[in-house]
Amino acid sequence: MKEKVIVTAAWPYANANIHVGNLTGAYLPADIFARFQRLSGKDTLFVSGSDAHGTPITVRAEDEKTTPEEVYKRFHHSFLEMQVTVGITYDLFTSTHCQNHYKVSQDMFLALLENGYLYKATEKQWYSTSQQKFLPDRYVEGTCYLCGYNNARGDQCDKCSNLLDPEKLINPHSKVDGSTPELRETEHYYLDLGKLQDQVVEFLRGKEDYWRPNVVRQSLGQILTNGLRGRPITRDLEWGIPVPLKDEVGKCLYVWFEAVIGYLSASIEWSKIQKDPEAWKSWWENQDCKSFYFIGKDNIPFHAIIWPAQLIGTGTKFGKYFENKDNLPLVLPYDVPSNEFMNLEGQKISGSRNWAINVNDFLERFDPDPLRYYLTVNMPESQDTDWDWEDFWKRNNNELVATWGNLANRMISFAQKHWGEVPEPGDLTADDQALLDTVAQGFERIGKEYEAVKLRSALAETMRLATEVNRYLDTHAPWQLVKQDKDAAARIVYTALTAINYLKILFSPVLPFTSEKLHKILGYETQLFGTQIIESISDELGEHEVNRYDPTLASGKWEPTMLPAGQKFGAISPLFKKLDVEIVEQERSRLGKKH
RNA sequence: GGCGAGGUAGCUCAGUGGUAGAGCAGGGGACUCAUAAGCCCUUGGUCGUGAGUUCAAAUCUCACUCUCGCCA
Repeated sequence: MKEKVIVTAAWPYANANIHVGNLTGAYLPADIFARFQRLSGKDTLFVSGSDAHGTPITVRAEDEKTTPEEVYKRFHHSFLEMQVTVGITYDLFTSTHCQNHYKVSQDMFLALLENGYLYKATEKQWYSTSQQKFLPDRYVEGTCYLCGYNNARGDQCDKCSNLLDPEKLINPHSKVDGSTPELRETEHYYLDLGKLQDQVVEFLRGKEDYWRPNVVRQSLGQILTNGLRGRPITRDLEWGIPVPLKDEVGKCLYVWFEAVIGYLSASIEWSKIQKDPEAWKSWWENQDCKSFYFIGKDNIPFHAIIWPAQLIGTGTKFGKYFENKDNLPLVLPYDVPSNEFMNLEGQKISGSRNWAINVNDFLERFDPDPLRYYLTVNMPESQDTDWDWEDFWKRNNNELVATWGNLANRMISFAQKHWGEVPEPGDLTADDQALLDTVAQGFERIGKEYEAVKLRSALAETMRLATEVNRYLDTHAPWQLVKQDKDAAARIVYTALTAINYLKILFSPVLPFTSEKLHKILGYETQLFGTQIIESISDELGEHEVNRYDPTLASGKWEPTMLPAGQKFGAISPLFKKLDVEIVEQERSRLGKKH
């Protein structure tokens, strides 16, 4: 059986636009990694979806006088468009608001319940007598008894950032109708993390040698100091997944509990779409399958502690509820490569202050590969980094255009002018072979960097190889040779073109669009990658749009391929556009303004 | 307050015991196929501060200091 790899990216909350920080934090590294794994011939399953439930969406819906479903669908749709334009090739990007996810989440709840990892406890929540329902904490406002701030939330003051005791809140009132709510007792289910603590610690200890220290060290430190405590996994809500028990009316699963289950449910949904409903098991019930969860650092506790705890607690009982027979143990995360944050021009990114670069907006003015390049070269893998427009402009012009794009363009134009096709090389000299060997060795060297999820380092090494080819050309100067010894020039040009053909693949995880374009320019009629499809799926809950990746036409392989002599070029044009320095100030002046 | 990450060239960042690195920016040069791109040479750092371990520390230990995140 081929090696199996699960790649996931954090589920974006369908209540905000996606900015470059979100992209470089999780979705882009996941895509680069997934593309690399596919090129390497692994059976790769790359899934995610929109997190559609929860209070922030219902709050927005009420503000906009519409329904939560409308709100989620609007943002969800814009996510799908973004993914196609910037090339995030999910095998399936779905939504938590679909029947499949409802069932998978409910079944996992029941499995945890049966295994004794859930318990019930009573807590006090705000209750609106006028609406006759419980109010989420952020629906209640009042005056902070610590600092006197007037618009403190029910559970926390945004001004002094202290957690508040609801009983002490001064003048509490409902944000919906201004009425005064009262505190009432309500019962909720808790995930018994304390009971799972030893197993989670054991799991994390096994990761200390290769997980990024910000993920594993912090998680372990936190647990060993404070211990794990139960966390409520249900809420008194309408917009969400109902608790699957008859006498629990009006209660839903808490979003943090059900959203992570999406990794499993999306894999199952993907299998159904493939008309091979058991397919997910060869990933999830396979202990040799490596799963990589790409997230931003805000998500570390959920993926390093809580999701493993959920999987451990579920044991073999998920299958009992899902299909009436026990499942094999579900595979725990192999790695959780969490990125730090990307700032913007020295300040923290903030959607509400419009101190952000919205990805869809960016793509109306620039191409996707320069974005992918800049975000990768500057990816916050080990510490926070900064998006700087001048730096973007320089790197585009100096690195993408000058080093890589120009290398391809100068040689292909030269070959076209003198031979009109890929020239016949004759016997290569030791020098020629040495260059090809150097670049070919990149497949192993750079491949190892990708395997270790060191994307920055992989890209830097790839660019270094492009520089090697530029150096080779300057040393051998075929533009001089062609005047005296055209055969020798042909040999040099062929060697350079073949090296460029290797580089096309080496660059392709990060720069898929321009590699695809170069593939055509070099005269190939196949395509390197598959096709992304947006389609609508219906079930008992209604319709939900998904994004899928169809790999049928993908022919790219992570290996050096000789270029056939005599092959005719496609339409020749530069791979990248040189940008005018004016964009720096133009783009900077957009920041912080409402539009 | 506790836990954790980070403080390395003007800028953005690599580098976990053995004579300080890359890209960009700055200076000089030869070439001309190419989006005036590419190539060669070069200026530039007491690796946050102080102490310790070691034959040897940016790299290990301790203290201090600044930045950021998580938790309470």
